[in-house]
Amino acid sequence: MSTPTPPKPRRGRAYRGVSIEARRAERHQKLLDAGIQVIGSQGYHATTVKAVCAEAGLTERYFYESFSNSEALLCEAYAHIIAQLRERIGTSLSAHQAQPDTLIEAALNSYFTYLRDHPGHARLMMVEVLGVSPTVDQHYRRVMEDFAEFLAATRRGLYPAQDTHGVDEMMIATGLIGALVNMAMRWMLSGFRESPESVVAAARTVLLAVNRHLLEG
Amino acid sequence: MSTPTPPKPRRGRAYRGVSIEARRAERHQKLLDAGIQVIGSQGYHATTVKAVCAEAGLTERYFYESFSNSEALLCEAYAHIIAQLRERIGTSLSAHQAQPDTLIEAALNSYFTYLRDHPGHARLMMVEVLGVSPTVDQHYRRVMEDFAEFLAATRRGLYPAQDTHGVDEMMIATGLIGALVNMAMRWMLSGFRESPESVVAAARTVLLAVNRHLLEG
DNA sequence: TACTTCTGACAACAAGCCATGTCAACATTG
DNA sequence: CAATGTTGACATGGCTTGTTGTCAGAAGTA
Repeated sequence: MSTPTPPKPRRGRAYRGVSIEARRAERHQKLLDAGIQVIGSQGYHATTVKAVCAEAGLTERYFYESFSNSEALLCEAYAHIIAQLRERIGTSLSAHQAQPDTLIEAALNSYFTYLRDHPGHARLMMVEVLGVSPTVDQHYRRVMEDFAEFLAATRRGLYPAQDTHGVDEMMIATGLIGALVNMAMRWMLSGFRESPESVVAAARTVLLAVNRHLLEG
Repeated sequence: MSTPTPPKPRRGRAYRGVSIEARRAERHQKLLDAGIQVIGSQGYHATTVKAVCAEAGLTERYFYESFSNSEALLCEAYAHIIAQLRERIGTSLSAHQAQPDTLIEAALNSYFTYLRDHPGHARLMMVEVLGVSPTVDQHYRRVMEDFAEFLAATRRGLYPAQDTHGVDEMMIATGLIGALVNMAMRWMLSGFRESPESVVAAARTVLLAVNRHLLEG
């Protein structure tokens, strides 16, 4: 009965000086970045687990440690990109408070330059998320709705006493968001040839036009 | 040497009273309709050759008689739908000549009611064609460009002497097309709950606003 | 040092689907 | 009637990929 008490290292221990949570988080981040990179360049349907792992410098097992499948990666990548974009727009807005014209200009500048500086992100958020599955479509729809709501709310903030003349504010905001998306898509698909200033100017024209129209009745 | 001259029926003969061309065309049409149906309801990536053939009531061999692969079917289905939509808009336009307001109203009515009456077509042309392959993306881009060009040309026809104030007409038209698409998508994804009139009204507001803005400088 | 966990490279298995092939039954022509 | 084209049901091969498993070596712990 003199069983020598076997050494019992607990699992979840540190490795190379980093805790298990930190390692996990690091791998997760690597996979997320790699996923955005691969999906943004090859397209979602040409993206394999193997390719993402190769890009991340990890083996396939760790993929399933972080994501249950490719679709989960896509969703998280999408959410990540949208959050980044939101933040960028938000900070640029807070620098130009309450002056409608410069507000719009700043927001549009943030939007279009972000897409140009991250073409992979642009492709993912505008093209690759569509038509993947009902789940992903739901996320997309939600994001669109949020942006439209944000646009409508911002306008309401600038013109509080404004009557809506019975028009569907959200539907119009949805249209305007669609205008921005389509302009961006055209700009992207043409390889960002035109200057950001001219694209911003066109977008500004549309937003201001509708704003004026709603104000003047 | 009295080899009896073997009967030599030419191939490509009639069958059940229809010529080979007619049978081929009939099968092609059946497969196209079935493809639109299946892709429009299940989504392109969930669509298999087998399912399309089952829907068409044909065997898989005939699929490859008409299409080299699923992508070819998707492209032709897309082109078919766009042509239908164009025709529908065109005929409704020719009935309301040269009166800007009713012109827009008629075109928007055709557009939105077409989508509502053919939700499968709507899904295919707005969602399923995106992110499939560079080839299909090219088609999509071309269609968008054509619609934008059509919109810009129509406007030029109504206001020939109009100065463009240096703004990029095509970029603005692209934005407006995007607005229409996004409104339609929202309408579709919410199950066409709102009345077509209210959607048309919102779309009209956007188009008229930009038009007015461009006219008044 | 002895034992355990962690890691990475790779194998293995199952599943799905595209694309083609086989074969018997039916239709047509001479 | 006989020979051949046509059709439909079904089978088959082959490829790709997702997902899990194996195993040896490195790193940590008692």
